[in-house]
Amino acid sequence: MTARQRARAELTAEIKAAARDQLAAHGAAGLSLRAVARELGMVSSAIYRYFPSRDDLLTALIIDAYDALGAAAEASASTGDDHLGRWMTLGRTIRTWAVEHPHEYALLYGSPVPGYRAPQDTVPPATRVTAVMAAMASDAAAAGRLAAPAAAPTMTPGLAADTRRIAELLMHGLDEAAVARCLIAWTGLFGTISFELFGHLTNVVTDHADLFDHALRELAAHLGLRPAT
Amino acid sequence: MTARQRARAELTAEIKAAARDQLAAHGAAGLSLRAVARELGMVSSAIYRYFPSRDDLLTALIIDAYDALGAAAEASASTGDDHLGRWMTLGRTIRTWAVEHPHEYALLYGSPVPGYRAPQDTVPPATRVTAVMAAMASDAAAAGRLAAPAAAPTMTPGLAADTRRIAELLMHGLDEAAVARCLIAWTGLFGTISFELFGHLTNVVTDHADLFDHALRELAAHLGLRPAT
DNA sequence: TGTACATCAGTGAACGCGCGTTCACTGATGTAC
DNA sequence: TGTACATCAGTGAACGCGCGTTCACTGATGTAC
Repeated sequence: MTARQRARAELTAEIKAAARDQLAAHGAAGLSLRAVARELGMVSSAIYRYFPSRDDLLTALIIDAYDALGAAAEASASTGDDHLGRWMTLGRTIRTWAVEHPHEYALLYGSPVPGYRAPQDTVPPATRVTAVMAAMASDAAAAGRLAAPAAAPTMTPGLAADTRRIAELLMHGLDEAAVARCLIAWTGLFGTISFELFGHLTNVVTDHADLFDHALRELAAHLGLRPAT
Repeated sequence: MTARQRARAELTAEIKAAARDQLAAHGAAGLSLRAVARELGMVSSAIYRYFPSRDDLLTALIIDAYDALGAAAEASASTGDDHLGRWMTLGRTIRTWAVEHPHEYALLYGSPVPGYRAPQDTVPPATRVTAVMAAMASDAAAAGRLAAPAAAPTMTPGLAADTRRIAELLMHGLDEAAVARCLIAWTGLFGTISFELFGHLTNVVTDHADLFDHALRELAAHLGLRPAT
């Protein structure tokens, strides 16, 4: 690796770091190449040696954020038989990352950036955190622990087909109803975090971590996860 | 009402309508007074006769959107004993409004607009849709129909206090656990809509209305709502 | 009913600012012989 | 090891555009007598 390559890698990282600061200050729509360049003491046109356009920089930030969240989830994940514990850990890890990186969380799970269309490159990184959930669910199903609740609503044929496809893709061993329960638990998990970070729980609940933990537990019960024996 | 007052009311409405178009095209951060004025064939400074600043226009849009959603929820609400039906109707009404007004939904429930701080005037309109849910829950509790699921997780004292306060404010007759279940159902409902509108279910589920209905039903079961006798 | 005055809507120019992107260029770093 | 050439990072000026907000103004609408 030549000095030039090293310098290039370092500056690319610095540009992204400065862009993340921008994101926090002015949101995704206000991300400005000139401001990034200014923060680094460069001339604005120099950024174009590293990113061909503003949107490409934004894409890089999105990919990095998904990768950071995915890496955090993977790092905290275990493979044991304590599926409830794995669910709780995953949920808490996601929330902690979100609370620590609210603007990146908003970039991923908030309103889409108007005029920006995410390229396909963002899909694999986006899948990482979901895969951790899916692995837990598959293991739980294999251990016979994703018990159906008393009265599961019937499914439309379309939804049944969708859930079957999802099961084949990344949740092996789950039946349609169990996949649907996973989807609901998943949207419930992110819904709670979004409500917290986007200000809809202000003046409603004081200790957000407590509510989140409570919600996680109830969502786990809904999933059919019971404490390990 | 003088002709001047009528003209003023009409133009105020036209400005807000044009601003809503702007919102759809460029997002909240890209809302531009000059573009609004251009669309109406006015000079940009004329807008200042109607709104003292860009942020005030944004506030008006937020209030209008909360009011529109609240009015839709109230209009579809009933008062009968079919609490499950009321929950389903409320959920579907919210989702329908969101799907028909995705940019206004994003304004309310998506990422906060950077640099914009919502004034207190937005709180009462924001409460309207929640009040519909709360009324249903209160009625269901009074009818003894918000049954606790088998094993409710224990609550921290802080969360218990929060839920007690919420019960006093707008969910009379609910115990702490029931309020918590309402919160979870509520975040689950909005979480599902946000996941759909913000693109996290693309290539995952094809018929979003089906999934939403299914989720609504399972959330109702989690709430303890059973079909009416 | 008519007149004098006050109110207010909308104009047009200006201030001072920011943006993304292009382009010809200088000078340093790397490569091939 | 030294030289000639190619690659590439960063510069600085420019293009063409947009923005929010202020201000002195014209002319129409409303009000009081």
